[in-house]
Amino acid sequence: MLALTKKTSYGILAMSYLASQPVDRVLSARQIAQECHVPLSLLMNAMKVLAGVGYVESVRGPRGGYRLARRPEDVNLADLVATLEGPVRQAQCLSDPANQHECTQVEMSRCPVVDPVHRVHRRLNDFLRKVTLAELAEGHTDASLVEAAPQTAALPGGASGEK
Amino acid sequence: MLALTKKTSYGILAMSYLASQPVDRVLSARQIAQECHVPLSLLMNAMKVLAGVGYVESVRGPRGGYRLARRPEDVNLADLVATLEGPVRQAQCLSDPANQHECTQVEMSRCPVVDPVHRVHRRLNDFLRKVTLAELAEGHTDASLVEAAPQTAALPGGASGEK
DNA sequence: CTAAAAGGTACTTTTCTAGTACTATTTTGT
DNA sequence: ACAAAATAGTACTAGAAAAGTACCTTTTAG
Repeated sequence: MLALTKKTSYGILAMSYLASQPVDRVLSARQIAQECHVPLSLLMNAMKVLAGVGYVESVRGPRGGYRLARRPEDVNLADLVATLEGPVRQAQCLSDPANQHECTQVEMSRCPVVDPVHRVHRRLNDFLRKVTLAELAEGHTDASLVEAAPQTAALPGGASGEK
Repeated sequence: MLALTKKTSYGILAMSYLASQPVDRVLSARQIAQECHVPLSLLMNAMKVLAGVGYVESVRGPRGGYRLARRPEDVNLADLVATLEGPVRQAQCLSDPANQHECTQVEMSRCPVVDPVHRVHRRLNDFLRKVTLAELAEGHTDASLVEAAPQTAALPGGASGEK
């Protein structure tokens, strides 16, 4: 329900993992996939996009890999998601039937229409813009701590009777 | 990019429109569809779900329709979206490969895992929970004001070279 | 009784996601 | 310098979900 796609998730996870490493360290997609427990092929797909836009720097050849190209504080989720998820279907104008174009972020922020759906998207975007990679990576120093997590909060019973 | 589905959008739009009406006023799906410029059939689909859960009250027969069953202040987006979008694919645990179940909201809020993707979903949910229908409906007193909107902020040039 | 409106069911089409296979490029080792 | 190996990058395919359509049933005011 309004969840990030796998590709986006992998991308964020990889970025966050890279952020937790020494800046000069070059990590191959294979390494990242292993450490983060995500399928390699899909991760490569995400890394390609991230490298193309300039979020990460790619080093080719043997001993190649990826390296963060920006400071984690300078990466916000709104841009990251927009990059990975593609600029597809950005909150069509429901209000104006004759003008069903796809609103860019710039348009959205200036749109005079008070359509509630538009409002949600705007607020959502504003919210994501405030979340930085640095915040997400905080505490994510190493993926190995995941193994240590005891998973005590499993609660098999659904607890809340939703649908 | 992380946008609401059409069904959800229609649902929110309808709820918001109902919120702007006198409480006793019963509006048919047809009326709402016309006023809000959304396809009738899809809107009926959304209204059905909303009525089933109890967000709106339905009145059958001629002159029937829908009426808001809750105070707009008591409706938050997180629940509304969860209702309309279904409980599908709620932020799978990426961190633990052996435990790829779908986390409920309860689990999510107690999850000890520091996986950044999980974090995003949690924060997203917290954010949506704070947004109420009352806030969205504010200023949406009548759909007719949409016609009056001059759409001056068209800006054809994409501005930012995303893709 | 009739018409209007909700409620329900089922289906088709379209789009997006997830995953796989393949190609191109660079560096290391001989 | 050349070949081999490792890696990034590209392209493609199948499956699932969303969007939209259509039809039929139930209810009830007039």
